[in-house]
Amino acid sequence: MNEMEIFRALSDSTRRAVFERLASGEKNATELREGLNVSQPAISQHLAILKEAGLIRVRREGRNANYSVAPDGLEPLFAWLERYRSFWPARVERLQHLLKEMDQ
Amino acid sequence: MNEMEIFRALSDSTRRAVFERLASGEKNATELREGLNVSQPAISQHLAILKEAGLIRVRREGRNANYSVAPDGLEPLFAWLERYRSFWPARVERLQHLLKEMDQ
DNA sequence: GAAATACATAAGCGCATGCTTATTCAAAGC
DNA sequence: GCTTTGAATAAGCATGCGCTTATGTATTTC
Repeated sequence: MNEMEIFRALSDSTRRAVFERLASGEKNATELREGLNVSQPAISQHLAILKEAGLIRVRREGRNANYSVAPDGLEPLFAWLERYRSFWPARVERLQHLLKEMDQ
Repeated sequence: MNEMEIFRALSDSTRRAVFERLASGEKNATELREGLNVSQPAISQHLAILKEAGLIRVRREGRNANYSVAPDGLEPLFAWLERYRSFWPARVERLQHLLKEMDQ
């Protein structure tokens, strides 16, 4: 189940840090490693998990692996959250209400 | 960090099932256990983790422990998600745009 | 084509995690 | 008061996870 993979993928702080870095644009594995105090294989493994969860994607270019945030990769997370809309924070609930009005 | 706790708490399918059950209203530990194929201590441990993550709360009544979804317990999740607004699914992005217009 | 570079995979290790059974504790029922 | 019930805690165990070093595999560079 993809839903579970997303939660697990994001439950690790190093992976969230990697994901955060990708938010500013495409980066290769070496660039993503900079600053993070982990080995090269560790980054490679984290990237594999994020990719498996559908959160990022790779574009291979020669010997480089360029990673980027997968479009709509967070979609399953929102799909899950929608099931608990009645427990959303007030400001989000206000948004939801607005949308319904707009759709009518 | 609470953010991490939420992701970890929700990364387990049994805990998500418990949370899902609570969405329909307050339930005690025994009721939450029904159907789920785990021991009583297991449920108790899962509930402790969900509570620690701020997702649920307890109301003790005699020897019963009545659990319910914590109001705004998902707030940290939304706070995290907001940092990646540019990667939100299109339908959510539309909502965000609406809110900004309203606030002005 | 040999060396260097970028990355992935393999193997192994320590620790966290989720589970169980056993026990404890408090409230209810008789 | 003793038993039963609801729930938490303790202890122990198997498995999962994140990390490391070592090795493999392309691609680039000279």
